[in-house]
Amino acid sequence: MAAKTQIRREKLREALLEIAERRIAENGYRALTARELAAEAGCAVGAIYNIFKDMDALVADVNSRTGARLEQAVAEAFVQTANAGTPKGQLVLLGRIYLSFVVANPLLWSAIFEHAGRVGEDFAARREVENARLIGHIVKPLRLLLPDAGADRVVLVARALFAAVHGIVSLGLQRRFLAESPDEVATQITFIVEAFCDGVAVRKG
Amino acid sequence: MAAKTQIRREKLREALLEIAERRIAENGYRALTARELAAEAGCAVGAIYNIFKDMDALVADVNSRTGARLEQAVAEAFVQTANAGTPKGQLVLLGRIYLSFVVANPLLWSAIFEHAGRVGEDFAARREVENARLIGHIVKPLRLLLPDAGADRVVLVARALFAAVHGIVSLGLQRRFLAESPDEVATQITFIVEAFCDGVAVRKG
DNA sequence: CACGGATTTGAACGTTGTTCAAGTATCTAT
DNA sequence: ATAGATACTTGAACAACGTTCAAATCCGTG
Repeated sequence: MAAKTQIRREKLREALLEIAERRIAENGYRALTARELAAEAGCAVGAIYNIFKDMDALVADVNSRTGARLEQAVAEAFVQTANAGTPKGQLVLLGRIYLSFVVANPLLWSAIFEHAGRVGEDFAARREVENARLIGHIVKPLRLLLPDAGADRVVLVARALFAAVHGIVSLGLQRRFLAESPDEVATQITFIVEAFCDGVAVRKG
Repeated sequence: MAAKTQIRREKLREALLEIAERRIAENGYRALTARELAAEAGCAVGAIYNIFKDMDALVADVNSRTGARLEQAVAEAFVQTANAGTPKGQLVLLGRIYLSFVVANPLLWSAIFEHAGRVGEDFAARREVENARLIGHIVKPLRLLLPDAGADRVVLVARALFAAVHGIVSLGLQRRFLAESPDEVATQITFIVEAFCDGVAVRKG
């Protein structure tokens, strides 16, 4: 085998992902071109295709990293209060953490969803796994709110709640769609999540 | 002036929008190319640019039409039950109408949001107006639910509720993101909206 | 009918992602 | 250490894209 080759490939792979991530964060994934990427990495354009099937696969890997960073941010910030607040407070906190990550990384985060339609079946499956982890954080406090519900139903509700918060963040971020400041978006998240929790509590009783 | 010219331009404009709309509905807006569009319309590629500033402007116009059709569908289906059901039932109905439109026109609807980042300031402003109409349908039943809230607050909540439903539909539609059938998505919408309404009602009392 | 300005045309331009024959580096065997 | 074989990298070339603009065409008018 070619040991030196494998090491070089690994280094280049890392460099390409690093550069692509920075460029996407600065200018969006649409502005990422193979030639510029190769030029900054100091390699030939063809070298990209030795490592990644195509540019879409590269962007999908960057998106995977972004998803992991998001999940990590949620996990870290959440353990601090996991055993403290009420389920309602925990769910609101989760939503706010999600929002703050998106505000801090708008273009990287956008890339995940804007690029979603361009990836193959395998990449989509991988992202589903990544998302399950994110949903897992919501499931825990939700179980306390829905003690009588089955596991499947809790997951379904968790997904719905995640999607709802995602929608508020998503439209809130798009300038001019629902013109709002991050503060207003945070207010909306709080309102929806709290109302949801109160509504669920009513039905329980 | 050239009367014949203006008529021809108007006819071509309509034909281009019609063709573009059908092609987007069939293959997504990314598959729409200037050359194919011109070929099917029986005109030169340059002719497109006599009528639209660029391809983005053309897609923006198609999206505008789609938005109008959506608003119309909501309005039509809603008048039938506006004076009948409870505010809660009306809001759930709104969400389901939204979902059914999206299921019927997935690619046209996706184009609105996937293309959002590519349009100029003026187009974005126009869409904000279009969206205000959609929000207006939510505001009416919401006022009954929040009789003590100011108009601004009701609009803010209406936007949040719309965004929440939008998020559920949006992620629900993306295959593999949160793998779900349209039925499951409908269940999620019902659950979120009802819980929201119940929660709001609790706080009122 | 012929003239002149407005309008339409499509070849050409600059970029894009992607490929693959040719060149270069690496490993093995003597 | 060297030669041969194998694997890898390279960047010019390709097809397709949106967009432009000199040239051709059409239209209303004197």
